Amino acid sequence: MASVVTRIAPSPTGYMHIGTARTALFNWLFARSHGGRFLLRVEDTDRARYTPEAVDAILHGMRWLGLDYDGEAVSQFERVPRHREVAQSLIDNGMAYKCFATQDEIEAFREKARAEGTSTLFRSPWRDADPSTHPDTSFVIRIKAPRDGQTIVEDAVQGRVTWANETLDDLVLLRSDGTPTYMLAVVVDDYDMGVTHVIRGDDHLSNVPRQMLIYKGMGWPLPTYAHLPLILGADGKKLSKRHGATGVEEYQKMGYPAAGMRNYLTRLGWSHGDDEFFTDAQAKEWFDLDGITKSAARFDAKKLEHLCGQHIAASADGALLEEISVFLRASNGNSLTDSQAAGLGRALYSLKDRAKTFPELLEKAHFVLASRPIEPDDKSAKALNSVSIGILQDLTSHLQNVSWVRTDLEESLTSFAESKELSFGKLAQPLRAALAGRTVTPSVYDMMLVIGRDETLGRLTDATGTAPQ
RNA sequence: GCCCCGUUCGUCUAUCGGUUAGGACGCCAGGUUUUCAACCUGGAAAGAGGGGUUCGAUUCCCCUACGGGGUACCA
Repeated sequence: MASVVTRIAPSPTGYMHIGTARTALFNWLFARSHGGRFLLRVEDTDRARYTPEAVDAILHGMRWLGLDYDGEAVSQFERVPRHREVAQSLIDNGMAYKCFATQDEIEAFREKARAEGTSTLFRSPWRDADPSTHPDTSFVIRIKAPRDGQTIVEDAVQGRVTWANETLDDLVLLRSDGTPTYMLAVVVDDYDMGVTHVIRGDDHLSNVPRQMLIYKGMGWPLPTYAHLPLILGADGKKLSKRHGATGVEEYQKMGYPAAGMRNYLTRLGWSHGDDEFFTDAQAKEWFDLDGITKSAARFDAKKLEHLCGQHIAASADGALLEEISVFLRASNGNSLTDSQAAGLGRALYSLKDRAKTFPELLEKAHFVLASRPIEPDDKSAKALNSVSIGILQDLTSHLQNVSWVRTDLEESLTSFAESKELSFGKLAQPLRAALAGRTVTPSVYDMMLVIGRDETLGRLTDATGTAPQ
């Protein structure tokens, strides 16, 4: 089997849409799982909308999601001369023709057809005109679509799809200003880049019979097509801004781990038996076109969150620490000091399965990130009243001679609570407030072990206003 | 209007003619419990409607309804 080549061909719109990200992901997965190449081509032919920043947004999204592409990103715009060359070949071999009908003429025809309820399909009178009759005015180049028979495509996802050729129009290849249309550009670029599998959104499905004409006209072999169902918002409508975040960058900013995002997006519209949580290695091993669903899927933020929590919990500490640092730098430009990073590293074991996002994890890590004196937030300040401060003072003395290992700490705190006739919660809440300045934290034992004896006693002293004994 | 695609619990999905229609998220109840989270046990929850084909249809075919996409000198 010839080696696989896939591509993602986004237009630079200023951000990377979730749908684009999933299409990229599927192409990447398919290429990687088949030992093939995954290419990136930027469809930047619309110069009115083009900006370098918009291209950066795509590259950024790809990088965050870990979708590494092979070779350099291709600019479609730079390939315009080649597109023109192909259009000319098509004229030369009789597969295309110059059409001198003006846009006004065509529009008038369509309006009339709509009013009369007849077909709006424009049939150019220039299709078989003798070149000697050509006027000296501007023209477009159209392909000659067949007018009888049918066109059949075997789509790897949608199955066999058939069109009656009489419903096909002579699409424009080159506009009157000499620029190529999208239809021409994709086909030429895909062919030149050696793309074997065109995996894209199913909003392109009806472009297939028209694009096939160009392949046929040039005598090029057809790629395998796989048209992915679209991703919809939670209400089943087309995913748009009013559904919340539609760009991958927003999810990055909200602190979702990329691995969770990949897992969720992969599973949305593709399945492998009952497998829900999987690693990249497993995804690459399992992914195939026949696991792709045919129907549109709704985006479910809850499930994304759940998977993200699972991935955080399953991360190796070093990798997780690195990812959190990257997140912090990207989100507010802050970075951890060496001692904060070291502390966070020691605390991760107690944090990992309590958070679904990085901000959530960081909030619970406050006890190890903050330094003395610990500023209590409003809620924990309330937990530090005169009664509980008295208890903590006694606890401070009680802890003086305890050896700093989990079993002894547990035994010590439990017996202390019993001696004071306190439920453990009544002791833990103020202790949490004193140690972390927060009411939501890992277990008090984990905190005491992570920050150590001296720091623990110091924070207790700060909170109770007693000098160390 | 015309063309194309789709339709299994609320959501993502399994099933490739015979199943008590399975799993996951979410939800509910219980357990664990030191806050948050995690975890454990149990529960409610689905084949759009109508015709066929077949001994037997979620599964194959047709119609309808609904949803989506396309119908450009946009991509």
